[in-house]
Amino acid sequence: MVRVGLTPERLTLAGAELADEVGFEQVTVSALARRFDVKVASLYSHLKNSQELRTRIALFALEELADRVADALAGRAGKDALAAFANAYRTYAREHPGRYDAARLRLDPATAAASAGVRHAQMTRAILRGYDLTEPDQTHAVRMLGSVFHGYVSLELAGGFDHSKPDPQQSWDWIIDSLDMLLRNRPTDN
Amino acid sequence: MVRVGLTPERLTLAGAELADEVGFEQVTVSALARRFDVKVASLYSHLKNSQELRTRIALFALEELADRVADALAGRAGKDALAAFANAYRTYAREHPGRYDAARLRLDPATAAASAGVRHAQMTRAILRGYDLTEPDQTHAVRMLGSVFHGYVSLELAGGFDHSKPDPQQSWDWIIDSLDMLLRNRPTDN
DNA sequence: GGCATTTGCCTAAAGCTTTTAGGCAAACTA
DNA sequence: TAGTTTGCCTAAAAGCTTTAGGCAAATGCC
Repeated sequence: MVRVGLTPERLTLAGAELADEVGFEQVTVSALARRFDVKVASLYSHLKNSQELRTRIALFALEELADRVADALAGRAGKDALAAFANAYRTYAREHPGRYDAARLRLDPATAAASAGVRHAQMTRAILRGYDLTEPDQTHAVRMLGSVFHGYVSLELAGGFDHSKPDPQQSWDWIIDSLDMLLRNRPTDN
Repeated sequence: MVRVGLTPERLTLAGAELADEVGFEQVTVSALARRFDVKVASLYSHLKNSQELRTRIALFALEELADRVADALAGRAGKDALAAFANAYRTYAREHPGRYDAARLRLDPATAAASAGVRHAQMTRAILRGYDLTEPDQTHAVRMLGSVFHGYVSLELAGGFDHSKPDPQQSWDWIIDSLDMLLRNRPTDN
């Protein structure tokens, strides 16, 4: 009975890898046990239940994505920052589709508040400092940016733009240009 | 052994209702059988497998949503049409969260091509006729509108805007205003 | 180093979902 | 009314989740 050295952290990482390979939906405690060549029940010493596994993967992905975005934003401002932010997002989703899906898992409010989701919101606001927006416009803009990026990336990931021209990259660039223009020119709401 | 009168259509509708009640993820052949007070195996005379059930619910939701959008668009143009389109989308998602989720199910290309998803794309293009866009800008704009609406609605549905001010309705209106402004003023890409 | 405790993975088992196979009776069809 | 089709049934296998209890490896203490 050799000990494999399971920990919640190793399970989470392996779960994230599994998600990228087979899809977040297909990540099960059983599949993970097979991957470690260990009996299923053994994982329950490290995980409360399968929901906890999913939640952990989600939190891990949020954190990892936030780190990447933070890197991408470093030293940039204005449209440059906007594009870097958007591209970090899209690149992550393309490199790690399962983790990206995981990051969209609905978390309970307490968990969400303690997650890297908070950093995402802060970084979005940071980008908007390069534009001349005051509240409540800034919040509206935060929500719009989140919606566009999330929406585009998930439609693209779902194959929504497959086999259709023009190249999704062009639309992506066009959208970033548009948002920049919009944020620079939009009259204040009153 | 009373015959309940199961058909693929009744099962699909009941599945859609179930999705709204308990979430699309929780729609199982077993749960559906319980709802009809019938043994699980009986459903397999009407459904090839559980994937077919999910696909049918997705197609049903796409169709229903397209009908609503078509109604909303009737007789409208320009920003009026844009707002009607957006609101039909959001209203459907709020009234039928499970069906809306279902409509986002990834379909295989052939099924997608034969689905009401095609009508959705056509209607989006119809709205853009009220703005002065030529290809490829029009396609970029179709993708952007789809992304924003889908993204906003799914973030809102996932509780992303809960307990945060301002009211999501205000952001929604602000976003529609912004998109209208953008589509009216954006310089042609070249 | 030897011994006790803790920890990690195991077997066993129950409950749920999916899916297939084969059967019987109800409902059409002539 | 007899024959055929159809609809729901029982039975059963296979996979996932989760709990309970056990034994052996690792850890800590004298």
